[in-house]
Amino acid sequence: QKAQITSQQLRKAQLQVDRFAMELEQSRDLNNTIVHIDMDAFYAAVEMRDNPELKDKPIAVGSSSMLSTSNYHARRFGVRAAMPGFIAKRLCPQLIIVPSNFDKYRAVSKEVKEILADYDPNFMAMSLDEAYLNITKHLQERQNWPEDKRRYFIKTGHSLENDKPRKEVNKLSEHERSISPLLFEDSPPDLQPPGNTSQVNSEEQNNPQILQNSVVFGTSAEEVVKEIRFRIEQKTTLTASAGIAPNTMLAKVCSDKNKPNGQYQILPRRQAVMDFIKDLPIRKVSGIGKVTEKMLKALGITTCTELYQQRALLSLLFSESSWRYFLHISMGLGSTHLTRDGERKSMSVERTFSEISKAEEQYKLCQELCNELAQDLQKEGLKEYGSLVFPVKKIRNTNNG
DNA sequence: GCGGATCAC
DNA sequence: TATGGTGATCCGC
Repeated sequence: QKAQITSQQLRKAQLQVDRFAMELEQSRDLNNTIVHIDMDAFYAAVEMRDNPELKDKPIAVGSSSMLSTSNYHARRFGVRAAMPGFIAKRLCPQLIIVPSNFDKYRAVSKEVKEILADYDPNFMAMSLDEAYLNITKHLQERQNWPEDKRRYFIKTGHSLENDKPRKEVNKLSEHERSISPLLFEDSPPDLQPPGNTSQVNSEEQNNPQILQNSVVFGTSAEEVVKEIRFRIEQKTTLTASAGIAPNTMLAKVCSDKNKPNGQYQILPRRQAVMDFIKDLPIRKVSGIGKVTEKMLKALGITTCTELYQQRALLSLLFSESSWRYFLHISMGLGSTHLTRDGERKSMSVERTFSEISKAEEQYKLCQELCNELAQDLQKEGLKEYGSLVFPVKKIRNTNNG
């Protein structure tokens, strides 16, 4: 198809696409702070937490036919999510496959969601281990918060140690440090709120500021997300990664960048977005899968920059919604508001009932057909009939006589 | 409105 | 031995 496109067509397409791109650029919105939270190796992490025997071993959650996830130890052997367990065993014979406990994961997920709701009551959960938040409003309110409202007390990891007298954080053992690596990141201090060093131990000038057994988080987006991750870890003993950006598309890519147990922010400036996008492989973007990657690769497109450069060609080869979607990606654009959960995914009660009664009707017809067929088969001397599959359309036709 | 294809998890 | 299940969206018909 590409070979049949004339330079005349391409020039015309270029003008049209660029006009649309200009409109998009004008409506670029950098005023929202979107966060994507992603629990690290979630199911595997839960299983390791609850069974110390698994701590230092390569494990995966699932069955011999399908794995949901693996821990980072197992990933070093090439064991990945969506891989059959028996193949994973070939890559890593010591691999321990734990059957999934979805009720447990749901319960832990609920604990995490309770924390997330403090920062965005309308957050969007994509699954048990992933969610988008719009913390724009929280950030505004937070600017006036006193330090005490941003202070959290550190609980040490083991119940045995709770009886001992409290230690100062800077004297924690190596073991305790490993429980909460978040606190000891050597990231530069956040100097956002001036004058909040007043109560702080003079030896501890790092931020988050540590005063004995408590920690104070700042008022920037970066600090808010550190606080979220800290609270998740304190509550569940599990770590999360996060991305901060002006839209969901970018936030999602960011959360992958410093995984596991890390975070990354794209500052809300056009240039920061463009720098980030520049060499980004399109496959990293949610919505670009195996097939689309292959199609675009055939056109010599691998990165977002190349996607932008080929925008005119793409508008001639792909559907309207597809090339517009590609253009959004190549400009670093994405949605800045989270569609309320339930509005999009679920349907109305009335619709659900109508779907159910329709299904029941079809099921009855299917049963009748099976019985008729069984009788016919018996007449012809055939005694057995196995599972019979009827296309829905056939049933419909029968319904019409 | 349906079925196939693609995608996310 | 053995490679999932579900829901959403888009597209062509």
